[in-house]
Amino acid sequence: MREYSIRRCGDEYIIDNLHDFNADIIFDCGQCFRFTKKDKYWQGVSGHHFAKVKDIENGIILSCKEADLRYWINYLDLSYDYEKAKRELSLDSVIKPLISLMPGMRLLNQDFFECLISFIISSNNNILRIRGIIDRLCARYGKKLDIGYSFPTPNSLALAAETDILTCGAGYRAPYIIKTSQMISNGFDYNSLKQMPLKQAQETLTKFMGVGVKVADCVLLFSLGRKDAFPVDTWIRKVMHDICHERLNDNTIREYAKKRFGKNAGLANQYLFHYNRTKDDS
DNA sequence: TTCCAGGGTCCTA
DNA sequence: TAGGACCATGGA
Repeated sequence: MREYSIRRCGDEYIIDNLHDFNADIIFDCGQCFRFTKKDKYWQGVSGHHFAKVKDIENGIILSCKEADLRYWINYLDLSYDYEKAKRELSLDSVIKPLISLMPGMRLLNQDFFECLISFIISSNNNILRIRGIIDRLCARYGKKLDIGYSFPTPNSLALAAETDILTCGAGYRAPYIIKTSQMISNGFDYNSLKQMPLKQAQETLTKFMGVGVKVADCVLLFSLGRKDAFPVDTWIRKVMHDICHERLNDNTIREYAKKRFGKNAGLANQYLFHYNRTKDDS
């Protein structure tokens, strides 16, 4: 793995020799919902941290507070060896062309609670609406930052009235958001999920209201670095049907992905998901 | 007007 | 244990 370097330039950090990074793909591929593009910069909030990110030749410009630098380096997953993962996935005939089509795909390490609530909201929903609901929740229950709002704390959502969550557009997911926030605010050690067997981690997360195996897999993949997780949604079902030429149930799809993609299943999933969701756009 | 979206819960057989 | 009805919402 080639090592990147960081140098400060005024209020910004220039991260050089960073390959496998494409902000347009990373922030628009449906793994996070709080980044928008403005004047060539992707800007957004994670938890209570604000940042702007811009692609440059052989690297990125990261604009954030000095105290938040370590947070964003982890968030952007800069220490993971994507070169190696892509080399391994290139052996797969289906994924190989997708790697070329989507250079710089990367999996983020998002805030656990924010990711959990976001994907509870994602159930039977589309990305545009998910973004809107989260924005309204943040404006109502988050803290005002210099730019935007922080994501609400577990305690603030645990104490929220269901009718107020409904006005944010959450629909039938409103009680799930409140009950899960109450469970989290009573104490939950999410770090243990990083090491335990995938199935055990899924079972632990599905104890939260509004969390099934698919949402659990998204949380494991997009906030806890579990790159072996393979979320099965409507798009992935369609892809797997095309690949296997038969209708498979979700458990069979997960087992199939585990065998075919192994520890890189999550990255393969994101290539398949993003390609199939956007292939008719151009 | 109908379909669909990064699904989950609950009930029934 | 598996399968299906039902659940808000708004854009296409």
